[in-house]
Amino acid sequence: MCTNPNIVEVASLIGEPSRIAILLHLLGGKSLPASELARAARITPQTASSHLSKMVEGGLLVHESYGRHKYYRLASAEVAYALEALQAIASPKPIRSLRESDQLRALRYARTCYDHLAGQVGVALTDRLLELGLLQEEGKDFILSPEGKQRLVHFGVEVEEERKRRRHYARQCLDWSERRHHVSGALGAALTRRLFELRWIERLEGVRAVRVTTEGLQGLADEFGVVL
Amino acid sequence: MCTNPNIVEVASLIGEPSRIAILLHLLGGKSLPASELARAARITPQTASSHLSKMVEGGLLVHESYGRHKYYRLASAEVAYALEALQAIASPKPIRSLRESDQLRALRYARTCYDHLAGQVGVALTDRLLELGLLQEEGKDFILSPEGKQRLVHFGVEVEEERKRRRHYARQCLDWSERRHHVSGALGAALTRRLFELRWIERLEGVRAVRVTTEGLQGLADEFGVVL
DNA sequence: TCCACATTTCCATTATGCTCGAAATATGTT
DNA sequence: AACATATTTCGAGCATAATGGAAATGTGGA
Repeated sequence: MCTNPNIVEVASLIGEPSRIAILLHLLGGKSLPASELARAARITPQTASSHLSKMVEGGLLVHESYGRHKYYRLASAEVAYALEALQAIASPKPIRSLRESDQLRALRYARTCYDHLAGQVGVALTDRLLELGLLQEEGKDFILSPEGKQRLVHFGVEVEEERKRRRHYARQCLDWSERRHHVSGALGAALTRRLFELRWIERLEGVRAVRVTTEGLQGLADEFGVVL
Repeated sequence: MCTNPNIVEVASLIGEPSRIAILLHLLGGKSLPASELARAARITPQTASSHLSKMVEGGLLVHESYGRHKYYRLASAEVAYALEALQAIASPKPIRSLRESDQLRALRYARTCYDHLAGQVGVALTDRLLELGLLQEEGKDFILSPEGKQRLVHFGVEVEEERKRRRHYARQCLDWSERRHHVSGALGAALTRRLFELRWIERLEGVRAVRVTTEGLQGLADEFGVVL
């Protein structure tokens, strides 16, 4: 076959345990230094360095240097979508250990996907925004209604800040665990940043899973009527 | 990392040249016997057999036996989506040879994606159906309007036939070459079958690309106002 | 029953590439 | 200038798995 030799490169880059570990770690959305990625994948810095340069070469990652540190992040939202699409195939399979089961349950409940909120909580919040008419579906995107804009500005989300950028403003992102959409793009990211700011959600140590705090539970119910 | 060991298996299955060749061949949507897949990937039947059983084991393919032949096809639309998502990362890269360039151009113009029409032609047709109000976007799906139903029934598409099935009826499928949506799901498949029936489109030998016949060019323009 | 063909199993060869120790390079700190 | 830390380069060892020859199995036809 000779359609697109590149897809082989991309897929074989993803199809390696250490590199998957790195990619899934970066799917949390943050830029992370090589050393931390090495630790996450449980490999030595030498090995990680080799993997990282291959993934940059292959278009999966980009990096920025700050002094002696080098921060890596996913090259684009497309990479995140591809990873999620692979998870969508991979997830229906049976679960092995109880330990994994707990981790998976936590991921399904709430996690960051690239830079926005996903999982049951992400989908539930998106659903409420739609029900309240603050958001409307339009093709593969969402649009923010005038009331939605007002309401989110009042809530402290930098609604306009990101609109200038090239990036999709409010994209529909398919949730692999819920198999429904949640808000992605610049708006999804800004909203999620605000939830972290308010400490309604907190990152769990070392994993992509996210915890909803008691204030968050209360706040989401009061502010948006989200029931979890 | 230990989130989902399965994604490693799935991705490493995809990340192998011969297997990609087989998967891309099956992305055309047909069920094909092992021998033809071996030929497509330019490997011996022994090797193909090994790859095929691994991919069945890994949940990428399913097979049915008819006599001494064994027909393989993609296990689900999710597999097709994942492959398209990988292409979306892989495609922006430069093209090497003129030969490839021609093949790529043909693919971009019109191809089958799993079992429905994709590429410029697929997107253009979908656009016209939307403009004519026969189809409407709704979230990640399309809905067929009453006029749309009437019009497509008249055109010979088995609109209701497939509706009973579990499958998505009219899904929006992201086109990696056009980066826009086209009609997928049962309706997309039924519509595409009708286009083959009318010989408005024809499969090209051995590739996923599809040719629009002269009758097809005329027909699409007359019936739907599609300009290509 | 015999033959043709599709597919699979077994096996040895071979190539690819992951891995990490050692050492080099680069940057920041004291 | 000396040292600590982050990252990369080089090289050798090692494991995995893709590959196809040989032969077995399964199915259909004469």
